[in-house]
Amino acid sequence: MAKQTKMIFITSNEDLVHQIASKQVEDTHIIDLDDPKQVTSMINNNSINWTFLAGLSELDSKNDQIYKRALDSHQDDQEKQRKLLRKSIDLICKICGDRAIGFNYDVLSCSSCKAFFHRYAHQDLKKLKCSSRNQNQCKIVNGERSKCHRCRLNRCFAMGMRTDFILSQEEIQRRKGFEKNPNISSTNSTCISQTFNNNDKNIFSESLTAEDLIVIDTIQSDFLSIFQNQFEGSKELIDLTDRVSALISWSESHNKLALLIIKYCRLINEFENLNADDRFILIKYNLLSLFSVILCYNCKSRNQSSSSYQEYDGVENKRQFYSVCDPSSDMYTKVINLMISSMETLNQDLVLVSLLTIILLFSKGLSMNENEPLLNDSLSVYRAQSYYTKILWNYLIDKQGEMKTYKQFTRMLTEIFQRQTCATIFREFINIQIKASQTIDQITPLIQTVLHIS
Amino acid sequence: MAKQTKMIFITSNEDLVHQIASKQVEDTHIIDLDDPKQVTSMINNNSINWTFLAGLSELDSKNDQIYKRALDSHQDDQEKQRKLLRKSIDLICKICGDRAIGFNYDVLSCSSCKAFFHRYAHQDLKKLKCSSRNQNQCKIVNGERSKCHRCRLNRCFAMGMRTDFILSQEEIQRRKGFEKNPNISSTNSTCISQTFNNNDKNIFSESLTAEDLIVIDTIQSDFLSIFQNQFEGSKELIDLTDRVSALISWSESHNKLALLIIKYCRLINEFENLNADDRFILIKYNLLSLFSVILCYNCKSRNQSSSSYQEYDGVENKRQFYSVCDPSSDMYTKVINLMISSMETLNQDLVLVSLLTIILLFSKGLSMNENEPLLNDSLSVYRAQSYYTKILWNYLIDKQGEMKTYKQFTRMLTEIFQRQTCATIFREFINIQIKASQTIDQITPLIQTVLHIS
DNA sequence: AGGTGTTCACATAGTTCA
DNA sequence: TGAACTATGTGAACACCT
Ligand SMILES: [Zn+2]
Ligand SMILES: [Zn+2]
Repeated sequence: MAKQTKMIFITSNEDLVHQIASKQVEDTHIIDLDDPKQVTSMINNNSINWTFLAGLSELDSKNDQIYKRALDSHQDDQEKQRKLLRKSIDLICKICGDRAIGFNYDVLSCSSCKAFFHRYAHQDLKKLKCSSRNQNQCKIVNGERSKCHRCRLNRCFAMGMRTDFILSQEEIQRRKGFEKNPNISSTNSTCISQTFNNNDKNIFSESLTAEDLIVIDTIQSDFLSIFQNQFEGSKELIDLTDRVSALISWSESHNKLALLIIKYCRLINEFENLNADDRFILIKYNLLSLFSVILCYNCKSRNQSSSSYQEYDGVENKRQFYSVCDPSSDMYTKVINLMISSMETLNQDLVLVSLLTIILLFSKGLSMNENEPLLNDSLSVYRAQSYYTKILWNYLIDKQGEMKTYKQFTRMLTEIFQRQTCATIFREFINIQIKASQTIDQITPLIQTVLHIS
Repeated sequence: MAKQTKMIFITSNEDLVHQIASKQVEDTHIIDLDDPKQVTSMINNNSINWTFLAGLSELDSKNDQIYKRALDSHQDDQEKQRKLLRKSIDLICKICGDRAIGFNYDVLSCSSCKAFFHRYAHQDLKKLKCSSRNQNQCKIVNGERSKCHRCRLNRCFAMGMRTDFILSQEEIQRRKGFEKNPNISSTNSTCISQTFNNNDKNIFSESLTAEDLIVIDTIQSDFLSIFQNQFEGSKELIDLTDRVSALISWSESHNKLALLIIKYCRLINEFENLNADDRFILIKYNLLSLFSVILCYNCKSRNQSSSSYQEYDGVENKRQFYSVCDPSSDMYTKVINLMISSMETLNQDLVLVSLLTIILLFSKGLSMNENEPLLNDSLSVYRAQSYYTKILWNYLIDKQGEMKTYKQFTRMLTEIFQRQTCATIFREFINIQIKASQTIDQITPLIQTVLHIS
C-alpha cells in the first residue's frame, strides 16, 4: 500500500473550520477542541485511528509515552471509572471535607491539608492562637479551612495525622541518592573513628572486605537454615494445664531450641577449634542469654503493631506460663519487655542477629557468676569475639553510617547487660519453680546444665 | 476575550492537504506526520504555540497531562542526563553486581533481584538445595545469578534484604483503596462485635458520631497544648551528682509534670464535676500510672531506630538515675521496658494517648492497694470511663478496622496491668530511697501524696 | 513577602507478560 | 525470569493571592 500523506491541522480559523466541517471529507478525523466531551470520548473510544502515529520513528521516549497514553484507551476507561467512583464516593478529606488525594501522613486527606500539615506540624500549638471567638472550636470546612491555623492544625492531629510520617533530613538524603553509600559522606566520621581508635587499637577503622562479606554470607545462611522453622512455623505453645506440665513443656521446647543453637555454634570454626571444656563452659554460661536474642527475631510484617499482634498468642501463652508457675512474680514483665526492647534494637536485621548470637556466645564472664570457671584458652575466645564484633561493626557502618552505628552499638551493649541480669534472675526463678514442683527428674540434662542445676 | 473555536484535523486526504497547504491560512498550525524530524523538532522546540491548548476547559487531568507533557521539552534532557550519570557511577546491585535501580527491601539492588526476593522471600531456605557442588557458596554474579536459588536468596538476606518491607495483604488492600474505610469491609466484624455485645451491653457497636469527633478534637487539642513542650522541648535531665540531688531533681521535674496532668484532667468535665474527695482519690492513686503513658509519647521520626537514638540521652539519664539511687536494683529495666512496650502499642497516636490518659484517670482500684478508699460517686466515674473507652474504641475501629482494634485493646489492657504493677513497685522503690537518704522534707507535697507518703 | 494549594518529580512498593 | 509497567505517598516548586 502506498504511503499516504498524513497531516494534522490545528486551527482556530473559523473559515477553515466551517469549510471542512460543512462537507464530508474522507480519511479525515475532526476533533472539536471546544467540546471537551467529544475530545475525551473520541480519544477514549479510540474511534480515531491513532495507531498510525506509532509509525513515527526517532521520537524520543517522552513522546512515545505521550502517544502511548493516547493509544491506550480502554484501560483509561476502567481507571477513570474507578477513580471517579472512588473520588465521588469515599475519597473525602477527613480534615476539611474536600476531595482527598489519598493517605497523607496516615490520614485520608486532600492536597492542601497535606501541604498544611507538612508546613506546620512542628510548630508549637500552644503559641498559635485561635483567631475567632469560638475558643478553639473553629469548624474546618473546605471554604474556610485556612482561617484559623490553631484549629486546623489541631484537627490534623485529631484526625490522626502523624508527625513521624514526615521524613527526617537523614531519610531524605538517603532517598535523594547523595548518600547511597552512607559510609562515605559522614562528616563527623573521623571524630568518632578516633574515639574508637584510641581505645580499640584501630580494629574499627576499615570497611567490609570481600572476605568479611563471605563470612557474613555463610553465618547468616547457617543461621537462617537452622532457625527458619523456628520463625516461620507455627510456634508450639507451652502446655498450661498445671505447673508441672508447664515446666516440663517449657523444658522440652527449650531443649529443642538449645540443640539448634549448639548446632549453629558448632558451625563456627573458632568455636569448634576450642577444647571441649571451654566449649562446655561457654554454652553453660551463655546459652540462656542466647535464647532471648534468637526468640526476639521474627520475620513478619514491618508494621510494628500488626507484627506484635500476630505474635500475640505466643506472648499471651508466655505470660500465662509465668502466671501458672508463680502468679505473684513479675518475671514475665522482665522477660517480655527485654524481648520487645531487643526487637527494636535488632530491628529485624538477620545479619545483626546472627552475628550478635556469636558475639554473645564468646562472652567470658557474661553470666557475672563468681563461680564461672576460667577458660583454658581465653585468648582465642577473646580474639574470636573481637573478630566478629569487628565484622558486625563494619557491616553496620556500611549499611547505615557511622553515627547511627555508634549509637546502636552503645545501646546494644546496654541491652547485653540487661539480658544478662534477666538471665540470672530467670535462672533463679525457674530453679525455684522446679524445686517446688519436684520436676527435676523430668527436665532434660541439657536444660539442667544451662540452669546450673547439675 | 471571546472564545475562539479551535479544532484539530487529522487527515490523509490529499485534496484537503493540498488545499490547506497551498494557501496561507491564518491561526492555523500544520504538522506533517510523514516528516518525523519536523514533528520532533517542532514539539521539542516548542515552535508551535501549543499554549493555546491550555485554554481548554474541563478536560480531565489525564488529557491535561498529555498536553502538559507535550509542552515540557528540554527538562527531559536534563533528567535523562542525570539518570544516566547516576546509574553509570554508583548504583551497583549489592547482590549480583548488576546495575541497581534503587533501594528495594532496604538494599541497593537491581530489578531482577527485587523481583526474585519478592517471589522467594517467604520460602523455606532449608528446603532449597544448593544446586552446584560448591556447598552453599555459589557466586552470585550478573551472568549466572539465577543458577542457584538457595545461594541467591541467602545472599539477599546477607546483604540485608528484609521480609518485613514486603507489604502484607492488609496493607496492599488499604493502599489500593478498596478499604479506605476499614470499618466497612471487615468480613469477620459481626463475629467480633457479637463477642463484645454479649459481654459489654452493646456499647461497642456504633461508629464515631459527629459529637464524638468534637470530643476527640477538644481532648486532643487540650492534651497537645498542655504537653507539647514536654515532647518537643529539650528534656531536662536529672541531676546525678549524688543520690540526694537526684531524688530532689526527680521530684521537681515530676512535680511539674504532675501539675500539667492535673491541669489536663481538670479540663475534663466529668472529672471536674466530681466532688473534691473523689478527685483527690483518683489523682492520688492513678497519677503514677499516668506518668508512664504521657512520657512514652514523643513526636520524633517514624523510623524506630533513629527515634530511639534521638531519645538516647534521656534514657541514659534515666538509667543512671536508678543506678545512683540503688546500683543493685533492676527498677530501671522494668520502667524502661514498660515504656518501650507502650511506645509500640500507643504507636505515636496522639488521640490514643490523650484518651487512654483519661481512661486510666477514671480507673477505680487500679492501684490494687487494699487501702484505696471507696469513691463517693463511683457510678459517675464508671460512666465517664465507659464513655471515653467507647470513644477510643470507635476511633480505632474507624481508623484501622475491627480485627486490629480488638487485638490492640487486648494488649493495651495487659499493659495497663503491667503499668500498675510497675507503679506499685516504683512507689516502694522510691519511698525506700527517700527514707534512706532522708530527703523527705525536700520532696514536694504533691509528689509525697502520689507516693502515698503523707 | 509570606501563606496557600496545585502540580511536579521521585522513590519504591506491587504487577504483568514475553 | 526480569524488564517494563502502574500505583501510592513522599518532598519540592510554582503560581497565585493577600
Ligand atoms: Zn483537606
Ligand atoms: Zn541484582
